Amino acid sequence: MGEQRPGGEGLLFLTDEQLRLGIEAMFFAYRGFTADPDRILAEHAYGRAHHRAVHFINRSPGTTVNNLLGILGVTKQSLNRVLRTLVEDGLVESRVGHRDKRERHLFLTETGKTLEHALSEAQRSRMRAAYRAAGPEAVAGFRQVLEAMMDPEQRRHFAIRKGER
Amino acid sequence: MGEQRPGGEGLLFLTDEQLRLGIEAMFFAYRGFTADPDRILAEHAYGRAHHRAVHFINRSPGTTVNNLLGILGVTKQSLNRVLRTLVEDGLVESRVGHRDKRERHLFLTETGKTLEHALSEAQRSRMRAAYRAAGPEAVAGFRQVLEAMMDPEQRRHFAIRKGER
DNA sequence: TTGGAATGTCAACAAGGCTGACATAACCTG
DNA sequence: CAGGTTATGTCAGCCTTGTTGACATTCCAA
Repeated sequence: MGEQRPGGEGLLFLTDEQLRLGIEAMFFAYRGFTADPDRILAEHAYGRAHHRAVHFINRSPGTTVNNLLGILGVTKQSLNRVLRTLVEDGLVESRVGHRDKRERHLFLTETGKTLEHALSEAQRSRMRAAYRAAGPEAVAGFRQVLEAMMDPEQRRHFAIRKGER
Repeated sequence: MGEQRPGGEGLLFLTDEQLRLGIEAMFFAYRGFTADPDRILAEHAYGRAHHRAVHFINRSPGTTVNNLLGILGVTKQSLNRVLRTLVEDGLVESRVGHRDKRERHLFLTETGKTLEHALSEAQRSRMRAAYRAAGPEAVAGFRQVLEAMMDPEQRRHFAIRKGER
């Protein structure tokens, strides 16, 4: 299983073997990526779905349910189940819209911000270590490949996040 | 929100904002990463768990159940449920060990290899496009950061995979 | 020969996806 | 203003995939 593209002009990185290693790296890395928050969530009887909701509400305070649905890519029933428990537990506040009263605008309460910070710090800490170990140029490449791997719609969401701050 | 580390000597890539963008990029990219196989799996009434089993059996033919458990990081009950359906459906063959007859060695059948190839090709195709778009240096950085993000044990598994072929 | 390892299996449970159906309120348009 | 559309919530039921706990079998190795 040597080069698969004979006469390859520096396309070694596109061999099946390199692609498979990339796939496996994504698999193993994603496990590490979620491991620390998972431990914290378990203490609160929450799951990754709660983490995602809390994360994106923190990033876009006042976002609507519909907007969140688009970002998370789940059904409203799934999201609603999670939001309901977060509101009940006093981590998220849901305010009726000012202009359009059908909409609900979502905010983290102080308690919600505390949990968000704990989760985020755990995840950022690992990311920081990985970034530091790999260096700025590797980080740039990392981000480029990830962005190229997204579906167009996901990339749109991501581009907005990059731009709006 | 400018630099968070005043007097920063080129550590801009370690700002909280950059870390958060990395976190979100992982989230969105992983969705893309699994989207294509998920579509194929749905046609066969299988899930991601089946994909993972088929993938790693293909990569290490003859691997034991216990070895697979270590790589996948799930309980034997979870894995067993998946393996059972794969064996019943004739995608995986489970051979009693030659030396140690307690062990089962797992192999893909021809049918299993066909499915594996379809899944793998879908995923590799996306990865290939991303790699091509980002270029070889970005790919190197991508892999460095992912590897640094793994837990030590996952990194060990990954290192073995890199080395053994 | 016996302890422990490797495996399989049963049962029960939970999270978190999904679909489908339906209710309500609010908005918008003709 | 009437009727259609939109945003949200909610109920019910289903599936996958993870978990624990208990127990049986097989068989290697000390």
